Amino acid sequence: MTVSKTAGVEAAKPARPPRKENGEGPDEVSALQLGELSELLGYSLKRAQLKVFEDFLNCVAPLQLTPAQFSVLLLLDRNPGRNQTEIANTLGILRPNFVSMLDGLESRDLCARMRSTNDRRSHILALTEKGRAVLARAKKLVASKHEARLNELLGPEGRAALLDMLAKIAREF
Amino acid sequence: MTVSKTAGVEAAKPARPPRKENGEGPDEVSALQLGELSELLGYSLKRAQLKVFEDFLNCVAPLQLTPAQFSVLLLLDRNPGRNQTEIANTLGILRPNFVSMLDGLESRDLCARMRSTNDRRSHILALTEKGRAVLARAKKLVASKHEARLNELLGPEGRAALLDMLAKIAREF
DNA sequence: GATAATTGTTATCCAATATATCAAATGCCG
DNA sequence: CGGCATTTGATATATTGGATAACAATTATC
Repeated sequence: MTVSKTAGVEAAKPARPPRKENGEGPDEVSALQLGELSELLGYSLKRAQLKVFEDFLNCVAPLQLTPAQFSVLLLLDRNPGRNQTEIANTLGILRPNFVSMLDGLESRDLCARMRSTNDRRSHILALTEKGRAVLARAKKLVASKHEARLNELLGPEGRAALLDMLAKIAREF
Repeated sequence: MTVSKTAGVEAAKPARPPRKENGEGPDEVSALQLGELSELLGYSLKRAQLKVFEDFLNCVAPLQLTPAQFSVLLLLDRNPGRNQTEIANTLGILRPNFVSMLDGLESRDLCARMRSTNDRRSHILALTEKGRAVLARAKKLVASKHEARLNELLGPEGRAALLDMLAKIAREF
């Protein structure tokens, strides 16, 4: 995203510049007042989440992995021998939606479904060689580019405190 | 959500209880290992955001307001005389999507569009009487039920620290 | 006055999320 | 054993949020 827009073919008419260089400064007319909005935790939470996901996508772009896909690969690596329902439930993904997600990963040869010998209903999920390799590269990108940047912004202790509180909310709220 | 499921009409067959009371304990087979996932800020961020939005919806359910709608009302109250583009931009909503959102609020008589006298292209947005009343009630519900619960979970200082870091991420990341 | 830009709008499109339903397989209990 | 409920993966489908393209009306700019 934020890539092409209308700048496709007939990009030959910057006759008059758009009057707004839109460099960095306040682009709005006079900067609206957020008011109580800045005290709404959910608002900042959502805004921050969008930013973090966007940065994640950028950092791991060469591997073409979304946050959700990355989380699946991580879980498969750490939990061998599990079936689709178990992995999906752990990630809060509904089973029907997890099917097409796995189709995508499997078609890229990042993971594989194998029929269980015990329970022939279920599919045991496993990373492929390529899946392990991609995951390893992704981990490095995330650590060196993504999480490093967050560390820089918040400081190690700030980042840890943030993570604790978020996990607590996700767990106990 | 999480309301009815299949328990609609023919809810007369608890012949054998589902074998899992599903009270509170670890429902999963043996609790998967999250591994590096618990260190991924984006993961906890998303999970926490979902929980917070869900609670917001519950708390403000009697008024039938989503977080996004609430944020619009807040912004309109604090920034009179603005047009659709300005409000939408401030909230990170794309103008085309903001149209139907406003249609919803306007059809419920919570806000109104008025053609500007200066610029007859733009619609000046304003809360109606009912809009102000609903916003006032919503604020009370959010403060007493929603944010109060977060305060209880994190403590006032924790909540403030969390808000600061989230705002910083949303602003500078 | 001609051309570009802006505003609100419509029409789409895509992704994420949610429910209902199904066939195959398994568990349970008399 | 035999029947019934449950589970698993899958399909179809609906809803929602978010994104782009295009348009008419209006305004800005040269």
